[in-house]
Amino acid sequence: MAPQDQSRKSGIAARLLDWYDAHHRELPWRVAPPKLARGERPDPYRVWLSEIMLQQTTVEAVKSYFTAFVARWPTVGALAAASNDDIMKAWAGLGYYSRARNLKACADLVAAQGGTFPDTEEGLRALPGIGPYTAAAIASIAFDRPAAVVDGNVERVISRLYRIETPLPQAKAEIRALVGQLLPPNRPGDFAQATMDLGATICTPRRPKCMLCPLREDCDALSAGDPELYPVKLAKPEKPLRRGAAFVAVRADGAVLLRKRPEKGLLGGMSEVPTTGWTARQDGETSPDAAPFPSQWERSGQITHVFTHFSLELDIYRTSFDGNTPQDHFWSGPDALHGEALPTVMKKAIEAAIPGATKRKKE
DNA sequence: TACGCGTGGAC
DNA sequence: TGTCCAAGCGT
Repeated sequence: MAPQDQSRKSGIAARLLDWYDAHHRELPWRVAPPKLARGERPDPYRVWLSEIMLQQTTVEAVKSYFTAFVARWPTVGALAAASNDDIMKAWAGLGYYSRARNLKACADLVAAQGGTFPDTEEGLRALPGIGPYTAAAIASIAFDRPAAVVDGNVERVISRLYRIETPLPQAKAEIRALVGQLLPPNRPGDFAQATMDLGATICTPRRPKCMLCPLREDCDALSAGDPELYPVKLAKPEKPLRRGAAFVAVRADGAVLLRKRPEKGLLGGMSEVPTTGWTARQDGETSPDAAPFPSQWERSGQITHVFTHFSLELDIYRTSFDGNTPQDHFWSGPDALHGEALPTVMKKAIEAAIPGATKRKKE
C-alpha cells in the first residue's frame, strides 16, 4: 500500500473512533468506551446472545428479548439447562426460528466445554448459528481480536466511502478486504461497533445525514453527490402469493387446539393451529373439508402475512368442539395461549377467530 | 452461488 | 398502499 493510502486509512479509523467515543449508542449488551478504558470486559455470553438475536433483526426489536433472556438465563450454562420448548416459547415473535434452535445447540456445546466460549474467529465459526459475520463480531467485541466485521451497515458505509460500483453480494470480498485494511490494531471491537453505529444512525439507507458524518471529507460517494445510490444491489425476485385455510377449534373452557410443526423448515419447531398446505394461488373458496376433523366449521375471516419469500392468505374457520383430541394435537387454555411458541402468523389466525385470545391477560 | 428462512418499522 | 430493509446463517 502506498504511504498516502495508509495515511488516509488510519485517518478514517481515527475519525470514526473519535466519533464513536462521543456519539455511541447505549445498548443493553454493550460495554461503552469509558468502561473499556477502565479495564472492564464484555461478557462473551451476552455478546454472543445479542449477536444471534441481531441477525437480520432491528435493535429495537431485540432489546426486550435480550433483557428477558439474560434475566431468565444469566449464563450459557443456565441456557443449556433450559428446555428447547422454553427457549422456543421465549423466542416466539422474534422470527427466524432456526436461530433459537441453533442457540440451544450452541449453548449445549459451550456448556460441555466448561461454559467458556472460543476466543478466536475460527473457533467461534465452528459453532452452530455462528457464521462469518457473527464469528468476527464476537472475536473483536468480546476478545479484542482484529477481525473484519462486515454486516449490512458496514457494507453500506464502505461501498459509499469507496463508491463501489460492483453490486452486492458480489462486492462482499472487496469490502471485507477494505475493512481489514482500515482496522485499527488497538481497538478492533470499538471500530466494528463504530462502523455499525454510523451505518445505523448517520449513513442510513435513505437520506443519509452526511453533514453530521465524521467521514464526510473521506467519502467518494458524497464527493460525487450520490451516496444514496450505494450500495448497488441486484434486483430482487417477485414474491409469489400462496393461499390456504387455518382451523381454530375452541373448547367450552376457551382452550384452542394446537399442534407442533416439524423441527425443520418454515416456522420449524413452533406451534400452530391446524392448516391446509400453503399452495400457489387458486381462485375460489377454500373449504372446511381439509379440517383436522369434521365439525360445524364457520368462516371467520381472512388474514394475510408476508414472509421473506412469499405472501400468504389464510381463510380462517372456527368451530366449537368438545370431542376427543385429534392425534398429535393438544389444547392450550386461555391462560396458557399467550405463552405458547406461536409465530406471529398463527397469532393473527387465532385473533381473527377469537379476538383478544393471544393477548397477555391483565393482572 | 442461490435460495429458504420472520417480523415490524419507516417512508 | 407497497417496498425496502435490519448486527446473516445453513444448505
